[in-house]
Amino acid sequence: MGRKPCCSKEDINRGAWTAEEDRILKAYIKANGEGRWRSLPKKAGLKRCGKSCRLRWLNYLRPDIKRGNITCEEEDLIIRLHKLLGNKWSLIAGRLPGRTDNEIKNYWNTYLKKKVQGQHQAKRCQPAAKELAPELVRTKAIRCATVFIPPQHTTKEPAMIGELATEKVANSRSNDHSPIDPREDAWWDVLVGLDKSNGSTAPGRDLDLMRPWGSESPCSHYTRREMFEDWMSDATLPFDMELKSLADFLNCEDEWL
DNA sequence: AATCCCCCCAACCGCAGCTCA
DNA sequence: CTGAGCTGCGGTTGGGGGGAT
Repeated sequence: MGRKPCCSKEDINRGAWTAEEDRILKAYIKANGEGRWRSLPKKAGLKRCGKSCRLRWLNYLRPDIKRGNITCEEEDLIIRLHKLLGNKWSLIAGRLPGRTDNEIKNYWNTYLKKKVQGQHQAKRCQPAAKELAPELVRTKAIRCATVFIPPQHTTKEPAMIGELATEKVANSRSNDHSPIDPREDAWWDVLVGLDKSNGSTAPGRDLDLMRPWGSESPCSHYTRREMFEDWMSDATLPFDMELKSLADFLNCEDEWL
């Protein structure tokens, strides 16, 4: 048995798209909207398979697409996101408005991979991560909350978030004998507390966030990655966040790696 | 000018996950 | 519950542009 191929190989144009094919596809999608890719070629009168149409539209014809000229900020963000997420190109692209997963993948494979590998050797010589001062914990808590917590959940003002973080640090220092750094613990504690502060008691995303921690410390980088990925893939998050805000958060990550 | 070679990137392919009957 | 169909994702390929010889 096996699956039917996505389209018959006969009577199908392959390879580079012509200007006329582009025009037909654009006109069809303008009139009928995206989706239903399988039936689109027949309806539009294109001798292409649906997959090919989808790819052409998403990677090339979409009106909001930026092409080429990847800025230093974007490049930096790609490197940092790749460090956290690996080859999750669609997730990475989702955080770079106007960029496609294909473009980022190509950019990484042809240029950034080599660049990062070059940096890798230099990084070994860097000193160990410096300790975080309480004031920095406070700043990070505010930044992180600003970037990652959806507006409807931010029931506390940024200044209040900072106070909470400072307080948590002070409390944890007085009776801490664990090998876990209490300041980072406090930082996450504040963030999780904030996320839960929307008053909902129903099992939801904030409980899901807690689940992988179990008895482990929230300081675990693996856990933080899981959490980060969860935030990243959450469709309710605003996509127009400033690159700088995200870069700031990722800088926090860097200091602990 | 002609040929070779390398590299970029658009496009393809196979698979996984989701939806729905 | 199951399987077919569809969509989206990530890995890979190969055409073509451009630099080197």
